[in-house]
Amino acid sequence: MSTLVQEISVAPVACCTPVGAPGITPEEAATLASVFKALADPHRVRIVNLLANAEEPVCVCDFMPLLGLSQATVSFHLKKLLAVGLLEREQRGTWAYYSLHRAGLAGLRDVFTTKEA
Amino acid sequence: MSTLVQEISVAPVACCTPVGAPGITPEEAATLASVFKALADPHRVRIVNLLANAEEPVCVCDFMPLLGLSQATVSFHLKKLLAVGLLEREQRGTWAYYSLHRAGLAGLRDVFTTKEA
DNA sequence: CCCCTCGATCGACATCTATCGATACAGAGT
DNA sequence: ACTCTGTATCGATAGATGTCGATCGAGGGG
Repeated sequence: MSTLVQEISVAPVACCTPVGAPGITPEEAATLASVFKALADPHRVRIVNLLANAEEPVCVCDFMPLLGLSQATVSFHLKKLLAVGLLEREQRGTWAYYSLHRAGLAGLRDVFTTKEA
Repeated sequence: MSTLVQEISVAPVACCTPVGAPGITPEEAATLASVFKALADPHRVRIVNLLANAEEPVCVCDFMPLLGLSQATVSFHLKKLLAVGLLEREQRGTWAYYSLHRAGLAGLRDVFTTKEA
C-alpha cells in the first residue's frame, strides 16, 4: 500500500443502502460493512458518544485523557471514523477539532428501517 | 482461549444503549461495539439482507451457493450473528434453519436515534 | 445396524487491526 | 530563524479475524 492516497472517504454514510433492501449487491454489502467496521471498536463508539453529547467540536488532545490512549492511537481512530463520513474535521490553528456529522448518524438509522412492521 | 464455552450470546441486541445517550460507560460501549462487529463483514451483511427479504427461514445449505463460501465459513458467520441476537436458529430434523430476529434489527435503529432533530 | 447427509467444531494459515514509540510536519510565538 | 507544541504518519508487534479442509456428532433411511 503506497503512502500517498489511502482510501479516505470510503462512503458518505447517508448514501448507504438499507440492510433490508431487496437484493443488495456484494458491493453495497461491502460499503455497508465498512461503515459498521468503523463502529466496531469500543473506543470509537465512545468517541461518537462523546461527540454526540458535546456542544462544541472536541480537540484531539481532549480525547487522549478521556479514552486513556496515546495520541497516535487517538488519531488512528479518528481517521477511521472520518473516512466513513461519521465525523467532521476542522483545523483551528495548530489544533484539530472533530465533531459529529449528525446527518451521517441519522442516515444510519434509516439503514435499519425495514418496510414491514 | 479454551475450546469449551465461548461467549455465546454477547448481548440481546434490543437492550443496547443508544450511541447518543449521555455518557455511556466503557462497558456499554463495548457491548455496542460487539454488535457492530457482527455486522462489520460484507458476507454477514448479505446474510442479514437475504434473511430480511426471505419469507421463510433459510437453510444453511442454501447460503453456501448464495455467498460462494464453504460450509465451515457459513457456519462461522451465522454463529457470529446468532451470538449478538440478530438471528434465530431452528432445528428441523437434520437441517438448521436461520431467520432474522426482527426485533433485534429494529432495536438497532433506536440505537441511532438521538434526542435532537 | 450401517451408512449417508447436514451442520458445528477443530487446526492451520494468511491477513487485518489496535496499539505504541519515534519521527515528520505545520503553525505560533519569541 | 529557531524552537515549541499539537497532529498525522511510519515501523514494529501482538492479537484478532476470515477462510478452508478435515473431523466429529446427530438424525434419518435403507
